[in-house]
Amino acid sequence: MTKNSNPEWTGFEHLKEDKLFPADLKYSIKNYPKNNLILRQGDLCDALYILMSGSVKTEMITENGNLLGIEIINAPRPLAPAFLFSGNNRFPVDVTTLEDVEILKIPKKEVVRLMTTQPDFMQQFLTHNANRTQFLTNRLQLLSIKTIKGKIAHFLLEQTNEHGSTFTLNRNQTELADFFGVARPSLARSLSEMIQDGIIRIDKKEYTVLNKKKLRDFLV
Amino acid sequence: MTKNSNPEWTGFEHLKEDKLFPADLKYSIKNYPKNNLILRQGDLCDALYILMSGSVKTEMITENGNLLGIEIINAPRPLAPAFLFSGNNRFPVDVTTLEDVEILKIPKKEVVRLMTTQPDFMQQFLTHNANRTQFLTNRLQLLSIKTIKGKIAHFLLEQTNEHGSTFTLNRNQTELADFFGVARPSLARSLSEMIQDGIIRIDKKEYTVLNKKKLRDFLV
DNA sequence: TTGTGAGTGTAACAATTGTTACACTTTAAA
DNA sequence: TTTAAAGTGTAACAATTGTTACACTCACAA
Repeated sequence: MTKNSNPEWTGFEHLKEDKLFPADLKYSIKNYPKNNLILRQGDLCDALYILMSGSVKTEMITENGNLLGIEIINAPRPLAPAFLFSGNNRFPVDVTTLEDVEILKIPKKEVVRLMTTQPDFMQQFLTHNANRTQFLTNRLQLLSIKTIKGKIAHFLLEQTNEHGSTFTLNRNQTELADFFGVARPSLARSLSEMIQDGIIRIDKKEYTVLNKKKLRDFLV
Repeated sequence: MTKNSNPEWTGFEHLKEDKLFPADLKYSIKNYPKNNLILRQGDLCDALYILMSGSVKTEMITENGNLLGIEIINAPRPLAPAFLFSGNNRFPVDVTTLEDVEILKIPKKEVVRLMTTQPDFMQQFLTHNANRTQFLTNRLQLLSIKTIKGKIAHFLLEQTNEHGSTFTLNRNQTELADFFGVARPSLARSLSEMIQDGIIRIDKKEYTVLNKKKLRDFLV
């Protein structure tokens, strides 16, 4: 198994390492090749899926057929665990593999058992779901900003708050446009205007904020 | 206590009625008058707040200062319980009372204790949070539809799927516009065009879908 | 009854974004 | 190194939405 690198979800590994994992736990492991649509928006979600190795991307298809990119998930992490307990337990997104992946599948009943017998597991589950909710709330906030420059500003300020004023973006412009839910040329236009105005600088994938004050003005 | 009318959250009441509620549980009860901002977006969230009676509305203020109406909450229901366990545990929304309300506050530590000792409570907590996540996902989907008529179509189809082709809307046009995240006159324009085209009919607060097929065309 | 405010309909115009198209640059594979 | 594909910059124009303003209806309280 990949060494855990994601502080969000350490519970499962922890259980295994400490031999707290029940010997009679029912589960299955599946492998999928690269670039494969493995879970579809609307699919029944009656088991906990944990991405053990590799990476996937999730994307939501809006009813008008557009893509609204959501996020890239690296192992180890569970996939949409919250929906396991929702009323109509269906997947909210499409899940596509980015590399070869290994996925652990634990039936819902077994998850319930784990939850009640392993406090550590439960804590991790709760924290993870809480963070997911927060992620969605952030996403909601970003989408609710109506202007493209506003979205850019929000995004850049978020990225640079902790890492100084320069950071490396691991998305291309098309993906960023999808993330914002706008058209690619529109995003490019806004970006180049902001460069022209000396607010930001872009060198390949390296983004630099030159004027945080002006950036914040787009959020007024 | 108000008789439970919300199937989403019955756990707490259940505990009380069955005397499964620990006698030494630490909690406090607070009362607030009508039209009061009681929890602010960004406030620290270190306890579980349960709305015991009355109703509140939650709304998110985007960084550009616009309101993005979220929802109206009727007792009994917890307020943003997911955030209790999130990384930076802060409230994602403003909470304003719509009537006099009574709020039960249980410290996080006590919630953890309840969770591990009361399987019923835990199940309710999980299900509730799952449904919240689903709600947010729906909201995200609505916001990601770019055209106003698309949003209207999505909304109307959702409302009429279960209740026939007529339903009563308990929001005015301004609130609906906020819900969609668009300007009020723009919404009015789109609505009147759809009326003109014989797709819908509006009589005061009564909305009727006359042509579901044409409505679906807006989602292509 | 009358007046006041909330809610709605609508028009003219401004601003923003989307669409389409194409040239250019960079990347990575052959 | 060459070549194809992916990614980016940008322009003209179309389409949609926002802004502002004002008239009108309706409910309800004085």
